[in-house]
Amino acid sequence: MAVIDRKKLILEAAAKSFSLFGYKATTMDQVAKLANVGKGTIYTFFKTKEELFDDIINSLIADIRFEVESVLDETSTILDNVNNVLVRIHAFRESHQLTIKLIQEERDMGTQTVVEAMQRVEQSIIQYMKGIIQKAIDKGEIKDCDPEVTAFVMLKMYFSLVIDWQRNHPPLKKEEIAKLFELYLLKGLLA
Amino acid sequence: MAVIDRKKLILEAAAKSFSLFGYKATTMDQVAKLANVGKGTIYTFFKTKEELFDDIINSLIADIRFEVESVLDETSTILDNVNNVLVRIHAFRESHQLTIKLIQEERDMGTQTVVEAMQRVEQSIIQYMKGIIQKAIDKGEIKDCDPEVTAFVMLKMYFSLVIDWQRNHPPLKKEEIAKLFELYLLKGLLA
DNA sequence: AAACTGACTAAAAAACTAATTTGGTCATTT
DNA sequence: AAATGACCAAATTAGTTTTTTAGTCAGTTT
Repeated sequence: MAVIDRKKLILEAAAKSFSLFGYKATTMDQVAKLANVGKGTIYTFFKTKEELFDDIINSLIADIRFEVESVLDETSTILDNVNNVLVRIHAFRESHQLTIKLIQEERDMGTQTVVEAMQRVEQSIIQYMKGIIQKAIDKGEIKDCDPEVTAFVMLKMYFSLVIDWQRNHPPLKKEEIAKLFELYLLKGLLA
Repeated sequence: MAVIDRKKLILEAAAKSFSLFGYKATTMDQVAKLANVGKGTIYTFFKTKEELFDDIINSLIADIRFEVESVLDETSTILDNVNNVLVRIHAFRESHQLTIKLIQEERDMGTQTVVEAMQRVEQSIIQYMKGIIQKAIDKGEIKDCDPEVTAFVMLKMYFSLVIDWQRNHPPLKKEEIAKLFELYLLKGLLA
């Protein structure tokens, strides 16, 4: 169509700016410039800067879910599924500037809006994982356990291995991380 | 002896102040007052405020190690040992104002000295755990694995369950945490 | 004279103020 | 009717002054 979809332009510009500079350092003037749009136009689509940001976070959550969905295979074993999801998420994270930038801003500046947003991302992932885990329990693939605690522990372990380990050691390769998941969480340490 | 042990007085006063107010908010004047000692006297024992603080952190590390040592039993199974250590550490943490205050200061203010100190505490615990885990491997109690990664994962899982889980849920009881450790790390999720 | 002290200083932090930036509005233009 | 950008109040930042604090050292005490 000849009519320009300004909302889309704005969302793209904002996503780019948030990825590049983070939440705080992104100004509405800048987004307007980047989107080739008057500042007022942004406010016909989004009530506040935070609402614009939240919209982009929702896309992020949807994207992550889509990535995971595209790799999950109901007929595979849980072990393969976990492995595949880990690899996919790993690739996603590396490619996705926005997540990296926001994690940074959360850590370094503690911007309230960003902290809350990441909290929401985490909660969404956990809720989604919960369903997957419940299915695995029903299928009898894994032991009976609280799906939410299990999702929580999995996610935390993943972040620990990917992010925290790097503080004092060379980073673990994605195959190593998958192996460790298998050993610690699925098979267990007991000989 | 009739002669007052000023070094001890200073260490006690400093420990108290650090526990009560944290690192930044503790002044050397305050420590001197609390210890009933001239400020200069502190500097005959400790070159800087940081050195004084590090000394106290070393005691903390030693205390933790002592607590763990007192509960470890070479003849017990790893399962029981893990369980006992968890319970002991839990009690220690709750009773030890200093750790609580410092974790708070690290999180809320990011005081560099405190971040580094807690880093050191964590590293010490991991190094210590490493030895215990290696023994368990040698005894054939647990599978062959990298003791350092294992120690790291255990510690992170513990903190996740104790600290992070509380953000969005009622806290887990210490028996629950022990059970979860058993399920996830030792026995594994696979049915 | 050896141990200890607290007034002193330079440097860091906090409080305050001025100047700038920015989120959001709305009268005007397209 | 949709879009705009000059405008404004509120928030941030930069710059300055004041206060606090780590560390020293001349002098006091034992």
